[in-house]
Amino acid sequence: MDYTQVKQDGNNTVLTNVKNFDLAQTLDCGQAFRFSQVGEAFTGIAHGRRLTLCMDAGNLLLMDVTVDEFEALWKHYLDFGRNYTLLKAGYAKDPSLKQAINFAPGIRLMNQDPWETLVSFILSQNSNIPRIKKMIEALCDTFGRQLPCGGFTFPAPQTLAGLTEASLAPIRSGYRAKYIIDAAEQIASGKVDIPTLQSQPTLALRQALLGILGVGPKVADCVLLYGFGRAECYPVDVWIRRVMEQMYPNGLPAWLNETAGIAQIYLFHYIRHGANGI
DNA sequence: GACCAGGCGATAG
DNA sequence: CTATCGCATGGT
Repeated sequence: MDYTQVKQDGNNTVLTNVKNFDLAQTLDCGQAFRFSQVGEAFTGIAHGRRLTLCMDAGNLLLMDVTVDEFEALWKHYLDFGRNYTLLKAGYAKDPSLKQAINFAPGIRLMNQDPWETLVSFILSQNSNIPRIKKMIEALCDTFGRQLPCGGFTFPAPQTLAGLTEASLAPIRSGYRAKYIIDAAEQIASGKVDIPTLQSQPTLALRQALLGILGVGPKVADCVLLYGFGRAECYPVDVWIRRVMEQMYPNGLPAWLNETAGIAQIYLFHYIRHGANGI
């Protein structure tokens, strides 16, 4: 485990002696798009509510979260069921990966809502992270439910199904608008049923995702990795293409297989912010 | 102002 | 099957 104990402290839940976790590295490395830094804390909206996180002397504070809610939801969301000390020890056998981990040792995989992940990565195509965040924010502000604490939830598929491309104009998503509508209709109609897919093998799940307009191999792999917890999926975008050219001309080490996707997060972050002309 | 962005669908070879 | 091209729009 990457923490010693969980306890309630007033309205908050506290994880003590947290290892292998950095708020900025995990929440702002391009796997999630709805968190932002406010002072020392990070805050964002996920699973229909606001989540505010803060590190304090090695302890992680989850504001206004009960221990039960942590155990039921946020523990998995932040992948605290996985031992990253063990995982990273295995990765360190590879020199490039070792460097990437040393550059950002506090990255964890986030297990996010599949629908939100699907829409987010459909929007991500041929764009950049600042713009992706803006499109998603506009989508939520326009079609989400307003929360008392401020901000808007991610809109449900039923809300977006049946919209016209014109009505999505405030999102400024360009040609991606029709992709979002198709995704919403397929999910809302049950043609693509997320609960059913959760228990499907990765290959079958991937095929189902590829049947949605605007979902190709890269977006599908991101949804599988960040939305369905399929850690073996290794999304290859323009940045990871550079990783492959510069660090793995002969391909990824085969032994990565089951968790290649988590390795991908470290490598993605490293090639974008850390590697200076390797 | 050019070039590029967490790619994909359509079309042609 | 692989190779190009257009795409809406904004960040750098």
